[in-house]
Parts: sequence; C-alpha cells; structure tokens
Amino acid sequence: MAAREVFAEHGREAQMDDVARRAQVGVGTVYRHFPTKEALIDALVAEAFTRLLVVAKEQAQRDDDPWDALVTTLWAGAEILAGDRAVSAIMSEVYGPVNVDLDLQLEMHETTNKLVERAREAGALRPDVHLDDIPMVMCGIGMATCKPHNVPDAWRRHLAIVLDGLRAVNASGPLPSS
Amino acid sequence: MAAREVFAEHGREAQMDDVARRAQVGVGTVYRHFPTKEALIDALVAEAFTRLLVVAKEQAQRDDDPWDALVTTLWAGAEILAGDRAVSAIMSEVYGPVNVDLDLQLEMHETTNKLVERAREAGALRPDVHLDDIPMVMCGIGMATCKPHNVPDAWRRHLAIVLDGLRAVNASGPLPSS
Amino acid sequence: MAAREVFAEHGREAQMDDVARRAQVGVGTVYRHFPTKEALIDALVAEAFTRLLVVAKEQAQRDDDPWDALVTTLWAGAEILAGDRAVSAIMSEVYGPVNVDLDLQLEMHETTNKLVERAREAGALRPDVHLDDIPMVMCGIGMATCKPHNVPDAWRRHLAIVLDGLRAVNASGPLPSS
Amino acid sequence: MAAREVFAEHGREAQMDDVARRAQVGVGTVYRHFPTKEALIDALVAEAFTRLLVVAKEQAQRDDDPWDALVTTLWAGAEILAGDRAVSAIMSEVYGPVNVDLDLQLEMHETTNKLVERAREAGALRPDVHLDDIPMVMCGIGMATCKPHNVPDAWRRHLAIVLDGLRAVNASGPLPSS
DNA sequence: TATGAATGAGCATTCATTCAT
DNA sequence: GATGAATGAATGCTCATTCAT
Repeated sequence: MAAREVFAEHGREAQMDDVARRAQVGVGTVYRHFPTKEALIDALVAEAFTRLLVVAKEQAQRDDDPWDALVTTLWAGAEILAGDRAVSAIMSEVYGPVNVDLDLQLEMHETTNKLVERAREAGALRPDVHLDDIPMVMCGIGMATCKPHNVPDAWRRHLAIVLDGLRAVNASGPLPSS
Repeated sequence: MAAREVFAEHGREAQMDDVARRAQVGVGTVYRHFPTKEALIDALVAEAFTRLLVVAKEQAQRDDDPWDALVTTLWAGAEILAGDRAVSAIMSEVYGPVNVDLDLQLEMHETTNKLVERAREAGALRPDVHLDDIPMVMCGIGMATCKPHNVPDAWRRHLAIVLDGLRAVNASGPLPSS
Repeated sequence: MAAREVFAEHGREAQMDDVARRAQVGVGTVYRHFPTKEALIDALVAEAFTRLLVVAKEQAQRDDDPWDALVTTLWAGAEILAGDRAVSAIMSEVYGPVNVDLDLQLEMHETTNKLVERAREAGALRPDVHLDDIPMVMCGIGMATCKPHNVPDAWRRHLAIVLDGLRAVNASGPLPSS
Repeated sequence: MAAREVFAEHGREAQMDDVARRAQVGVGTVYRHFPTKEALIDALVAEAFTRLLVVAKEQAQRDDDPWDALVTTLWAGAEILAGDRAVSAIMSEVYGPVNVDLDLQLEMHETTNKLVERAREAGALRPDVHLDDIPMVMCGIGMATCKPHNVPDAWRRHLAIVLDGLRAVNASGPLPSS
C-alpha cells in the first residue's frame, strides 16, 4: 500500500494528505477505508503482525526441533521488520499506542511463549531467558532498519550474535544460515 | 526538571504548555531557558549523553580490564536510559532528529569504539561484534523502560544475558554483578 | 474580498481569524488560498499595483499628450488608493516590507519614469520634477483615505492643486476634470 | 532618547525590551517613565509636535508676511519629520492611533489654520488650498524620510515644488532657501 | 528606585476529519 | 463511490506588562 511508503519515510508524523497523494486518490477515499489515521496505522502494524503470526504458529506446531522453531520465528520477525520501515518506525515510537487487536496480541503472546518455553525445556535456550527478551531484541533490529546511515544488513550479524548468546551453553548445532 | 517528567509521559508530543504547567511557571519562562521546543528536547538528550560520556571516558582510560571497562560503560548507559523515560522516549522516536552537538556525538563514537576495540583485541569480546551492536542493544533497553507493563527490572536480566552472549567463547570470569 | 475589508479596518495588524470570520470561512480556507499572512497582504497590494500598471502602460503608449498621459495615470493611481483603504493602510506602514514581485516593481518604475520624462521633455512638467515626487504625492493621498475624519474627497482637491503645481509655468490647457 | 533610535529603526513594531537595552536600563525603568508602550509612542510624537508648535505659534504671531510665516512653519515641520525617522515612521502607520493630547492637537489645528487663512487672505495662497492639504504634504515627506533607498534630501526639492504650487498664481517673491 | 525574570493572553499556522458535489 | 475544498481545534511561540527582589 502507498501508506506503507509514506509512513516508512516519515514515521507516525506522515500526513493523511500525503498518503492519499501517494495512492493517487482523494483523502476521502483513504478515510473510506480507514476511519482514522490511528486505524490506518493499526492496520499497517496488524498486517505485519499477522504475517509474523503465521510463521510463529507454523513453527509452534513443529515437534522436531524447538530451538530451530524459535530461531526461525525470530529470523522471520526480524526480516519483516527490516523489510518494512513503516512498521519499524511506528513501533519504535514508544508513545504512539499500538492498538493491535487484543486477540491478535494474545495469540502472538501465547504462541511466542510456547516457542520460548519449549526451547527452554528442551535445554536449548538459556534457562534465564524470558519472553520479555524477545521484543527487546526486535526493537534494536527495527531501529537499525530505520536509521538511514546503518549498514543495510547490520541487523543480520547482530541477530546471529544475540541468538548465539541466548543458547544454553551446552547446547550444540549450527545457527540457520539466514 | 519538570520537562523530563512530561516528556517521559508523552514523548516528543509533549506540549510546551504542559511542561510549563508542570514546572509551575508560565510558558514564557520555559522559552526563556530554551528558545525552542527542539532546543529543550536536545538539552534533555544532551544531558543524558554527557552523563554517559563521563563514564565512558573514565572507563576508556583504564588499562587493566578492557572487558570490564566496556561492560561497566554499557551498564551505566542502560541505567541512564532506564532511569530516564524522557530520553528513552525521545531517542526511540526514530524520525525526530536528535540534534546532539556533533562534537559530543563524535567523542561518544570514538570513546565507545575504543572500548569495543580494546575488548576485542584483548580477546574478551567476540571478534564479530561491531560498534553498531551497541545502539541496538541499548534501543531494546530504552524501549523496555518505556512500555508501562514491563517488569521494572526486566532490562537488567536482559542486558546480563546479552553481554554474556557478546563475550568471546574462551573468555572467562564473572560478569559484574551490576 | 473580505480580506480587503479587514485590512482596510485594521491595517497590517488585522488577524487571519478575522479575515476568515469576515469571509465566513474557516482559517484553513484562507490558508488554502494564501500560504501566509504575508502572502495575502502581498496579493492585496499586487492586485492594486497591477490594476494601476494597466493604466500606466496604456497611457505610456499614447503619442498625443504626454502631460495628459501622466496626469491620467496619477488620477487613476489616486483613485485606486482612495478606493482601497486596505492597500493604502498596508503601504503606509513603512516598516512592513511590501513584497511586490520585482518584475512588477521594475515595470511600474520604468513606465512611470517614461511618463514623467515624456511630460518633462514636452515642456509640460516643471523641469525639476523627479520620479521620486510621485510616491510622495501618492502617500499623502493614501493617508487622507485612511484617516476616518477626513472629508471624503479632500484628496481630489489636493491632487488637482498639486498637479497644477507640477506643471511647467508656461504650460497651458485645462486639467482633466477627474 | 534611546526609544527614538529604536523606533526609528523598527517603527511601531519596536519592542520595549529593545528600547530598554538601548537605553541601558531594565524594562521596568522604561515602564516607570511610560506606563505603556502606547504612552511612550505618544510621548515621542508629542515631543515633535510640541517642537513644531513652538515654531508655528511664533510664526502665527508675525504681522509682516503671512506667506513666509506659513512656509517657514512648513519647512520647520518637514525638517522635524525628516530628522526624526521615529516620528515619521509612527505617524506613517495609519492605524496606530496617534493619541496626542487633545489640547495640543487643537492648538496645532488652530495655529495652522490661522497661518493658512492669513496667507490665503493676503492673496499669497491659492484660494482653494485647505488646512487638510498640509498633512497630506507632510505625509509624503515623512514617508520619504523612512524609505531607506531614497535620496536623502529628495524631500527638500519636493517641498519646494509643492509650496511653489500652493502659491497664488499672481503672488510673487522668492521661496525661503531652506 | 531600578531591575529583569516571570507571566500568559494573543496570534500565525497545521493537519486530521468532514461533507457537499 | 470518490473527491478534495473547507473546517477549526490544537499548538508553538512572542512580547507587553507586572512584581519580587
């Protein structure tokens, strides 16, 4: 959507008129689809959220390798953030309340929690890692995506290192190559 | 300062009138001290920046333990962010340009870089860790500070884990207890 | 336009909100047409300027009677000022820069100069009259327009007298009756 | 006074703080002398007014040459305006009500009127010249004083020409040389 | 009495939202 | 449905004026 481009460029400050212009429609039309600027922003975020949730649920289903399931999900989430400055920017702005549908949040919460706990129980994750650590890691990645002067793929190296750190010391096996 | 409280609550969106009201002064008085809202924000950030720089330079001076110097600095930075929702909030807003004095930025950059390189050369830091990783870690911590529902000290556990992960595998010795 | 009325009443001090209220529109609408208060003022002046320039150029074209051409132009200018307190008021405020388009100013300057020189060369104008005298005369007329207690047409008598005084002593023929 | 300099530079827009700074006193002190910005402006104007009134009354006393009395007064007035951008600027701003003391205004009005009538009765002034013509002439001169690009003494030539034009056609004798 | 920091009403301008066409 | 001109509440900033020191 055009909104994504505009919010990618200007963050939450982006103006509805700009969104409309970019989409080559009148503002009225934008408002026909989203009753509010808030609603538009929320939709943008929800979409990314949903995309990630698909992956997370898929991985939560797996029975084979809980560590790989977690890691695959995190790489997917990072990829989504890194590919979407709009969402990164919006989420980085701490005070703009991100009103994702509560059910969605809950589902994400539960799914991720399951991934984390399984990995921990399997002895692949450091036992002191907590669900709260996930957003902190993601936040750094989103930020890196937005700062224009950053090396484009700095986040990949970063995530690899951090994930490495999250592993239980006695766990073994390679990290996914991407 | 009262400004800090207001910006802590509302981020960059905070209104000058609110800052004034909280400080129990007229807006004019706020403007006597800071010619512009921008200037006020910048001052807030610069103050935190400077406080951190003091620590960083102190640690960069040390000859004994490069790893401890780096880690001490990072804990100090995290403490500053965690103790100052205003600065966390402001810095989290990716599109609001943070106009810290260039010299200050440069000094911070150089000092931190020295800390990182020394730790790496001493074999205490994973060789693939880069200066860029520092802000990413800090960003997560700042975010955690702002999100009201977070466990107050989640960031401490997080930072400990991440720092642990940044160590060279063959490095040894305990992390500073905080 | 409503702006004209409001500026006529209050001069440059007139407030945008008042202009909007008088025009029975929201301020936003005023700003849709003129990006700035300055721009609105400039437009007001430019319009009057342009109206006068039309007359001046027309008269500068004439081959028959240079004196009549000059005089006709001055009467037209005076009529414009007298009929437009807004412009009179704005131009009277010496320190408010009047940002008429430079080309327009230049054209006006050249045209008026041509009128003056022709009249002088034709021996109809006192040889010591200079282009600079024109604005001085006009200024008095504009002022008379603005001062509320003045006799409405005092400026006509005044202009007639002054023009009479600008004639070469040996010139002859009647003044235009208005 | 310092106020004069500041108002000369910026007209009515001049700020009280600037006046104080120029006078090397605190604003409070300015306010001790003039309860209001208005009052300060009025005082500035009144002072010039009074200075002119002295001349006007002196000339109104003369029995010998009514024309010379009038002309001398006008030259004096022009000289005052030309030497005082502050007053010129203030008076040029049509909408800033000039609240000179009513008695002063009245006296000025009467004195000038006497000068005009006497000159007319003596057959030196065109019979159609009216008291209203005086301010119009003065206004042009004040304006010329303020516009920075003007030839410094353009007003002298101008006044000479205009006064020449105000004479009765059959009047004779030289204009005062300055 | 002099000072100048503090005050806050006032004003230009912006931008999400509405609604007549 | 789509449009985009119109709306006006909201906000940053200024400056005449006051008053504690």
